[in-house]
Amino acid sequence: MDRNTVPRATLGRLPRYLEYLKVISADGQKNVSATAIAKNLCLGDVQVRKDLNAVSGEGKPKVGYDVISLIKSLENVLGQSSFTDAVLVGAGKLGRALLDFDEFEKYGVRIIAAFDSNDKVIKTGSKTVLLPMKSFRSYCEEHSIKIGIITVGEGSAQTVCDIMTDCGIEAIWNFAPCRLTVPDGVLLQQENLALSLAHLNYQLANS
Amino acid sequence: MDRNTVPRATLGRLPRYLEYLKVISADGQKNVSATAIAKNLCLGDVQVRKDLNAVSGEGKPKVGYDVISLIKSLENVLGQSSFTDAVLVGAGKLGRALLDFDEFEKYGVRIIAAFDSNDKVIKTGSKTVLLPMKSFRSYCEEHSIKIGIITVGEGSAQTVCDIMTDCGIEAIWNFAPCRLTVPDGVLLQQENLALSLAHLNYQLANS
DNA sequence: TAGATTGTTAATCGATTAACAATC
DNA sequence: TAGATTGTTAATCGATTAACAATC
Repeated sequence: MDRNTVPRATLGRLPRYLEYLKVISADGQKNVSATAIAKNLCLGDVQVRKDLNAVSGEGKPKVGYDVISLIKSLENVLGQSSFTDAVLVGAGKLGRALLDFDEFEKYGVRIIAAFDSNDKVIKTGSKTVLLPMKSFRSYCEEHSIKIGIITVGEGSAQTVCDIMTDCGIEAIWNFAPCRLTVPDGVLLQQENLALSLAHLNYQLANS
Repeated sequence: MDRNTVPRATLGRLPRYLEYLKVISADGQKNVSATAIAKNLCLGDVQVRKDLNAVSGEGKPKVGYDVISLIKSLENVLGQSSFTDAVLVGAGKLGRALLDFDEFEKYGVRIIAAFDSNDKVIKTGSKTVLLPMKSFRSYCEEHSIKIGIITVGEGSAQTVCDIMTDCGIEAIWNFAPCRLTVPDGVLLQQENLALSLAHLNYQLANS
């Protein structure tokens, strides 16, 4: 079995398992069954078992999973044992909203710096460094940045993307509503924020 | 065939088709083949054909699709012929970023009002009305609002959700990182912004 | 007719879920 | 042993893509 592949959907549920396990661990509980987890999180028990299997595979019939070691496995897969640093370009409303968002840390990623071509961009209450675009390259090289987030407008997204890959960034998350071209070997995730709303609207209109 | 089901993934591609068709239509082109569309948008030709089929199904062998009627079909399915109004609760950074986002209109949805419990929330340059939470019910009833967007914190998301369903809202898009409970018959889309970044990080770490 | 183009059928893959076999 | 619980196998569904049949 390929231990190296946690499906995307599974990955999305892992922080919920982790949170629950920490609670019962604090209560002193040593073992837990997939059924119990499923019941608590309103999920199917088979799904929980499959998910946990992709992560650890240490369950024992009749006993369940060892809470402590499961927590460790989850933290490992989620990357919480070795955080990855990411940078963001485009400190507009969306960009600054992402800087405030706590969820990324649950998945082992920290946005440690934001860049904007406009030097006058308002420095908000966030703890992240806000830097001018001209220091982008040196910053990325110094911190060996591998992940870049694009929250600029459609017009400059490809330019920013090119700069990022040129500075050694290997994975890009793009919020601009346009397709980007990246060199071979660079990962690209295109975010389509509108799609969920579109889907809701469509379901509503056709029901 | 069930004409009433355009798959979610297909729906996401429709605005791209529409945009391209408008360009060639402005050039006076009467017909277009799926192959030509695919080539231009870097997609598979079979995929384009399946997508267009879900929308119109009026292609003719050797000729292709009628550009004008295809545009009309797309505008219809995308809901651009009768826009749906939506409201948003939580005028923080994320909420205000969404208010500025143009993409929703491509899918036939307009966010016409935003609400916040904090009366002092800064009125930004956006054209959308920004109102205090106390006028939420009357506004929704007056405008027969069916779609609500939640961009408040985890702590108040369920409360806002309850108010929404109580005011007749039938579809909810939730950005707060927590599961919501909705009455039967109410559609719920849970947004997990962190997942794409998590997935990138995971792929990067396991490659 | 010939060939371009459509639309359909079948294969594959990821995700979910039910049924079942294995095991402590 | 008996039964709770795990893990696997098979069915289903949505999405993508290749192969092919239909048609203008």
